[in-house]
Formats: sequence, structure tokens, C-alpha cells
Amino acid sequence: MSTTPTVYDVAERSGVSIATVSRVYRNPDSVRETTRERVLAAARELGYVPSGNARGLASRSTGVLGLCFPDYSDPDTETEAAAADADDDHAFMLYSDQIIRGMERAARRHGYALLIAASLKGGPESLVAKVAGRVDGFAVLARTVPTEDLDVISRRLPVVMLAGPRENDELDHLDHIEVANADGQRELTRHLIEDHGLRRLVFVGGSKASPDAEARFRGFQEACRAAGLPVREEPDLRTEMMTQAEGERATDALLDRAGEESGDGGPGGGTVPEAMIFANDQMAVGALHALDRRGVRVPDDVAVTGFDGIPLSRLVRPALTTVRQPMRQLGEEAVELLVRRLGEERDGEPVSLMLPVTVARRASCGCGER
Amino acid sequence: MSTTPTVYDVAERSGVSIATVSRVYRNPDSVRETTRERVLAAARELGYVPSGNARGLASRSTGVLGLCFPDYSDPDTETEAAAADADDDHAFMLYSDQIIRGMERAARRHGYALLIAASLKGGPESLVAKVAGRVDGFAVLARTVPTEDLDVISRRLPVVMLAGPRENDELDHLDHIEVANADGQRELTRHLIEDHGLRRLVFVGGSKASPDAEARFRGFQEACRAAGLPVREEPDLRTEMMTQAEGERATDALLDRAGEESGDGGPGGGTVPEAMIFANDQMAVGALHALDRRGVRVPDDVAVTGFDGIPLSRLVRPALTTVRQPMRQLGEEAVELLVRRLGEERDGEPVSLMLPVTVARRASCGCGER
DNA sequence: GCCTACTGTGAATGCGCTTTCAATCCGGTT
DNA sequence: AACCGGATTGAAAGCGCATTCACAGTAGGC
Repeated sequence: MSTTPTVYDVAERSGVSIATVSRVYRNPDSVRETTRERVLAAARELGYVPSGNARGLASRSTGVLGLCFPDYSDPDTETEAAAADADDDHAFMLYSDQIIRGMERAARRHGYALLIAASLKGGPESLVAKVAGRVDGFAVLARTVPTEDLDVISRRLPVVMLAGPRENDELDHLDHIEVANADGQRELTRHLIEDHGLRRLVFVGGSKASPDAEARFRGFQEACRAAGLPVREEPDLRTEMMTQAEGERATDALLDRAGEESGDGGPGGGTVPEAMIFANDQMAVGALHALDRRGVRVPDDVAVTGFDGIPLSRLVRPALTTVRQPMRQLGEEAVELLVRRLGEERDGEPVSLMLPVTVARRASCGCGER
Repeated sequence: MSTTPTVYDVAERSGVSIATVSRVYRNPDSVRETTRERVLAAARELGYVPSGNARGLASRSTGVLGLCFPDYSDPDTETEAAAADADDDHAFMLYSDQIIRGMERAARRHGYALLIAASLKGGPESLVAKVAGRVDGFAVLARTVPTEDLDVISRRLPVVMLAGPRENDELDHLDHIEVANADGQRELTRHLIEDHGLRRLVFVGGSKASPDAEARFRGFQEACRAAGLPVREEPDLRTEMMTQAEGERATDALLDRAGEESGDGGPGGGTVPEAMIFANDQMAVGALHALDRRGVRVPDDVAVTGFDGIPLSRLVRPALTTVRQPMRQLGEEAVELLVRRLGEERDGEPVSLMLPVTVARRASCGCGER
């Protein structure tokens, strides 16, 4: 590893010019076979590997696409987490993992590599500079990068925003891909109401800061309205995090509340819900635990639904009825869009895709096997 | 996006030289505050983002680490898989996902970004060139990159090999991190023998091509030898793939065989095993299905164990006793090692780490909750 | 009021490769 | 034997930034 060989070394050793060496790698057919062999042999002997940087600099393109996503987990809990191997942590990760996987695959198909970087909350623009400067284009999970930075960067290279609604008008020139949260929740709710004849529904949402959760709640509202059920202004319960633990807690809270109310004489055994609708799978799984613990049977006593379609959702018993999010596809679409932006459609109207979701009817609502 | 601004543009606009612009980004404190502000303002107005390529070229380092791992899934099954969302596929991915996650985190801690690239089987050196040229160092999952290429590349930048034993002598100058497969399986087997008093064990391994599976089998052999049990030369059964489906099939085969043998009068109810030991969790989970189907109770009638500690392993019922592989840690260690190689310990004896594993005693062997 | 010691900044060079543009080579022609 | 068109190859000019090295200011010290 004394001094890394360059085109010059290879050129000298094989008795050609550096231009020819370059051509051997870039466009092999334009070099006579005998020459090519000679160059490749020299390269092999020298241990030559073309410098991506020099290549990129000279050709003004890196062949790399990027992805910025939120940090996996709290740095604080890191040491404990390593041992504890927390469930929530695991499930959370799948979210971005799926996107990574989708992007990686699509990127490879187009001959790109994938650069990934999680943004730590505090870290300012180091992330941005690091990634933005080394890629031909990249995708950002909503709320990962400060709007201001995005604004600057998007002037230099294509950026596509993933999930979450357009944040504000400043960024509406960016391409954007989201998932049909509202549609999915509406359809799922409709299913519960019409196909299962359930009426007393409760919706457990996340914080207002989660655009996904909010969109889902809107879908819920729409379904209620369409069915002529009372439409509430707010979720029956909000949680700060959308974790299993919170879902469990929320369930306890709801059932306790219902118990008290029916205890003091509600209207006809009253307020115990027939269906508990959670804004994501994590919470729904937590709810299943809580219900199991309290001896409430699912779906016989109460139906439970989630949202996301994480793998865990169909491993639990009863398998969770949910809305499957095409996260992998989201990643793939992001790449397709970027590639298009890097090709013919350099400019052109900003695109805004909404990926369709599908309702997975499983046991926890009374459908499916078991 | 007409023409992307460069240092020159920023320099001109802010009335300084390009050297000063560069300093503002590289070493802000060396520039007077008023000047710095002026430069940053100009940069913002212009939408300037430093070119990672130019930076890397000039400073001979990229600030990026790489990871090469095997392709996620068959390209053939891609379209079906998207819909089918195959379980095996999912679980397999977790393997590399965990490593990615570990590397990403550690890399970020050290100020590096992570470049990932799955290697397609056919693709020749494109992968190598693509990644190797753009990173300061990288990790390779065993058998992902042709030995020959690795040899060339490792002369240019640090490479650490993950999992799998050293392949052969040619590569023994590479750093190498593996997981204590044999130790783990030995300890797990010892547990079954000594703590549960089980004697009639069967081991289901994978193909000989899997070094991990082979190492695990060795651990099994050692435990048998230590306990004075008969030591077999080969696993009781080998499967081609190590999937759930195969595990299920293998289980059927074993039980059918045992049934026949005891049917024709084996010695005392004889050859039905007391414990079925699988070389990985996937197969063990498949086995649980098969056993459930056949009405064989676990762990009462037979104990079952896996290896890997995939999340699924503790979601199944009964929860699977297994050996937990620290994949995330593996990723982190890889980065630590690379960083060290890029720092003080540029050269020095090749390191070979073996990460300790821990046995997770759960219900499927008769331990644990439930 | 001249000299030393810094602090900030600019000029210039090169990192390793791609990419015209032009020169050279080749076999076949006239 | 001079000539021609395409196939190969070379020469040279950057790509955008980091980094000496040297040079202006500016203080502080005598």
C-alpha cells in the first residue's frame, strides 16, 4: 500500500497513453484487443483501481444515489439496546430498511450504487454536505433534512421526498412520493363498518407531528362520514410515540375508561368499543398484548387493526389486519424518478406520486385464516 | 440547475479567493468571522454545494466506507416476490440489514457515510470498481467478491471480511471478523445434554458450501464428544437451502424415517429424537410448523433449537431457543477496524476477531417463559 | 518608530481521470 | 506506388477543491 497506482502507472507499464487506459475501462470496445489485454494485465499487476473521485470529477457524475433517513435509535439507549435488543427498535428499523432495500435494488438495476446516511438530530449540515456532494441525486425521508438545506441542494441536483405530505410551499418544486394513507385507512374502516357491521369504533393516533398518522385519521373520519356514523374531530386517544409500549398503555387506558363509564350506567353496556383502530402496527401489536392480558378476545370481543404491514403484523396471533405499505416499492419508485430526472426529464413539472396501498384482511378483524 | 456553482463562483461573488472559500468549509476558524459570513451568504445565494469528488480527489480520501453483500433475492422471483412478500426473503434480509445498520451507525459516529452495494451473481468487477474506487475502505460479506478482485483491491485500501472463515491462504492478509459459530453450537448442545438430560439428538445442517453451517456442526460434534455421546461424521440430514420450507421438509423426513424404524422394532421406542438441532432459525421455524401439523408437542415431545437469533425466533410459539448472533455488532466492529486501519494502524498484522455469541434459552427447549 | 510575531488571505500547483481533437496506423484502392 | 477512410491511439485541457508558500496587515515590544 505504498503509493496507490494511477492511470499513469498503468499507462507507463503497458506502454500506452493514459487516454487509452481510461478507454479500456470506460469503453473497452474502442481499444484493440491486444492493447486492452496488455493494459488490463498491467493494471492487475499493479493493483490498480480507478479512483471514483477523479472519475466523477472529470465526468461530472458519481454514479451514486443517496438516501437520508432519520437516525435509527436514540444514542442514549444505545448500550442498553445492544443487549436488550428492543422489539420496537427492531420493528422501526424495518421501515427504513425496506426503503433501503428497494432503492438499492432499483439503483443497481440502473447501474448506480447507494449511499446512505442517517441524520442525527443535532448534526447540522454535515450530513447534507457529506451526501449531497457525492451523489447524482437523492431521496429524503420527510423531515430528515432542514427545509433550508433542501432548498439549496435541490438547485444543484434532483431530490425526491419520500412519505409525508409536502411540507410547505417552499418545497413544492421537489418531486415527491407518498403513500395513500388516507385512502388505506378509509378502506380499512369501511371494511370494519360495512363488512363486519361494527359501529363503536375508536381511533388511536400518534402525535400531531406525524403527518402519516394525521392522514390516516382523516381517512378514518371520511369512512365514518360516509357511513353516517358520528365524525369526531380528534382521535379518541393520542400517543406521543407510536410504539408497542404506547399501544399497550393506550389500550389499558381506553378499557379502563370504558369500564368506568359503563359502570356508572352508560347507555346499554355502552362504550366498550367493537373495534380499536391504531395508526400503526406497532401500537396494534401492543394492544394485542394488553387485550390478551386482560382476557379480552380478539376478534370476538373486539376487532383490532393496525397500519403499515410490518412483518411482525402477520406473525402475531391473531394475525393483524392492517394496511400494507409498499415501502420497498417506494424506494424503487424513488430511484426510478431520480433516474428519469438525471436523464431526459431533467426539468419539467415536479412530480407527485401517491402509491396505492392494500388492505390485508387477517384474523384480528374477524377475517382470514384462523 | 443551469450550471452548478463552484468555489470560483462563490469566491468571485464574495470577493475572496477560492482558497478562502475552501477554508470556510474545511477549517472555519482560520477565516475571519466577517469574511466567513460573507462567503457563506454568497454560497447560500448561489446554491453552492461542495463537490465531494473534487474534495476527495484533492485530499485523497472520500469520507465514505463501503459494504458489499450478496444480492437480496433472485431477480427471477422479483415480480412475484413483490406481491408474495415471501417470508424467507424477509428473514434473510434481516441478516444484511442488521449489518448495514451496525455499520451505518458506527460509520456516522466516525464521520463517515456508508456506501452499500449488493453483488449480483453474474456481474463481474463492475461492483468492485464501483465501490472500491469511491470509498476509503470497506467490508465484504464472505463470498461476495471474487478472491482475485479482493486481492487487487486490498492492496489499495483496507478491506475487512465479515463472517465465514478465512477462505484460503491467499486472503489471509485481510482483516477478518467472524462469529463464534462453533462455540455457540457447542454451548447450546451442551445445554440440551446436561441441563435437559437429552440424549437422542439429531442435527440438521445446510450444504457443505456454507462455512457457518459447517462450523456449527463442528460445535455440535464437540459437545457430543465432551458428553461421551456418539459422534457422527455427518449431520443427520443436509438441506440444500436453509429455508423454512426446507426445515419443514427435513422434519417430515426425519419423523417419517423414525416412525418406520421404530415400527419395524427399534430398540425401545428408539429412534424418535429428543431434540432436533437446526443449523439456523429459518429451518427451525419450519420445523415447528411441521411438528405442529403432525401433533408433536414442543418441547414436551421433542426440543427444537435454531441458530442466528432472528427476530422471528422469539415471535414463534413456542419461542425458539437459539444462539444469538451479534450481527449489528459485527457491522460496528467492522467499521471500528476500518477506521483504525485508516488511522494509526495503517499496516500491522492482520487482525482476526471472533465475536462471542450468546445462547438464548427459550421455550422450545423447555426453558424460558411459557 | 523600527523590528518580530502573528493572523488572514491569495497565487499556484496538483489530485487522477475523461474527453475532445488531431495524429497515426492499417488494409485495401486506384 | 501514392492515396483513402476508418480504426486506434496520443496530447492536452480541464473537472472543483485542498494545500503549501508567500505576502499583506496588525500588534506588541524595544
